Amino acid sequence: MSGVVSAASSRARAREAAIPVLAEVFREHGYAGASLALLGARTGLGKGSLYHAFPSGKAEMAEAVLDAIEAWFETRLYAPLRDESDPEAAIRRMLSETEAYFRSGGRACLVGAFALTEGRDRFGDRIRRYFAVWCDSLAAALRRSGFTDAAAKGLAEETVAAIQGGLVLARALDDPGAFGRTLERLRPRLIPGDRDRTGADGRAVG
Amino acid sequence: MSGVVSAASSRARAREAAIPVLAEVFREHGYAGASLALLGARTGLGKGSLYHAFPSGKAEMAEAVLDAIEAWFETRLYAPLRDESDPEAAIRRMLSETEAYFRSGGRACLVGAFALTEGRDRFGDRIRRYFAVWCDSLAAALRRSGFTDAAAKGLAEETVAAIQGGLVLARALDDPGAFGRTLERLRPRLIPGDRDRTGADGRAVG
DNA sequence: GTCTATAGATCGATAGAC
DNA sequence: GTCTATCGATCTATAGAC
Repeated sequence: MSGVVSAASSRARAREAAIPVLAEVFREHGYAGASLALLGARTGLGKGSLYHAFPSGKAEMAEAVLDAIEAWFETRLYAPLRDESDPEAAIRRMLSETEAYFRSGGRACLVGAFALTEGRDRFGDRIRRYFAVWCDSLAAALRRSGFTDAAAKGLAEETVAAIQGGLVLARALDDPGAFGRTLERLRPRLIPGDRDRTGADGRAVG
Repeated sequence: MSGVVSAASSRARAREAAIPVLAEVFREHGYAGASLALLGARTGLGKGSLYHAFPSGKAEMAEAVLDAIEAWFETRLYAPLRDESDPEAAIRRMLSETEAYFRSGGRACLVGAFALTEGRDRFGDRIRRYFAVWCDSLAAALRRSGFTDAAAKGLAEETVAAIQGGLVLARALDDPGAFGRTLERLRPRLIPGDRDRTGADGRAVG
């Protein structure tokens, strides 16, 4: 009994330590491009150790990474958007957490990258859930902040798409600022009350 | 001389026929995920034929595909945006051509997929140019249609990012409609005149 | 010009020493 | 639990028959 627990904990600890590094490698190279040799080199683990922690191999590593990402977003973004009493505060927090998470555009979105290519067939359910829950949670906050149901749904979808597009553009242009500008263009549309000095199209007002 | 020309033409013809199929495979699987076996099976060509048409192998195939995509966008979208006398007509054309090209969200953007992962280091210049020229050409049309320089630049960047994000979201949610809705949300902001009542996010009316 | 056969490297995954 | 050695499959690329 304690043996089972301790073995599970040990394996869990090894996974926990490896997952952030595995995530970066998948993020930078995609699923097919992240070879076991590369994953081993970056984590500092031999293949034996990797397979001890993730018995089903590369697919299990990617699943663990996707689960960790989902858990992070659920705790830091989705739950506050759905539950916090002040929806505008939750939306502001979403923007700042998002900018920090993606390192101001220097970091790509692993889930978005998987969605575009080979990860889609393998991890379709997790990918769909990541984006669907983001859209639904943001729409809930927008509704509570005064938007109609239809407007909230549309603006939430538009926002999540804009964030992904901003990340693509930042990587493509090698200009991380493209991501930050995307977030700042979204802010006054998500929180109209924060909009005092600029128009939605960026032109100065008054 | 004629021997050289005819040999070049023959090779060019083989490339021309193969490129659209190669593009689809790269689009669906990414660069690393598109194996020569798969590229050969889908084009119906043996490896010998593929290497005859593309002597430098897979990298040259991807370069040829990226060049073809750039040429298509330059002719159908970028040049009209920069040159056409009616900028709003060019922008409308951009929206309809974009929707058709990406098959209403059923098709991913190969350049965007490459930008996120392994293609970035290999094809960085082509990827950067594809997005930079799109942004610049659209900004030129927006300026001619009445936007200030700063507003045109910002809205162009926002538009190109939104298109990419719409494609990511459509693939992720397995809901092509997410792409079409993205385009329709962009339309009234790009062409305020197409909107009956111009609101706060459009240009001033009257 | 297109094919088959295959080289040489690397892939994901496993076995067994320690 | 981590390593090295190695498996068979697959990879990119090449050679040579036709």
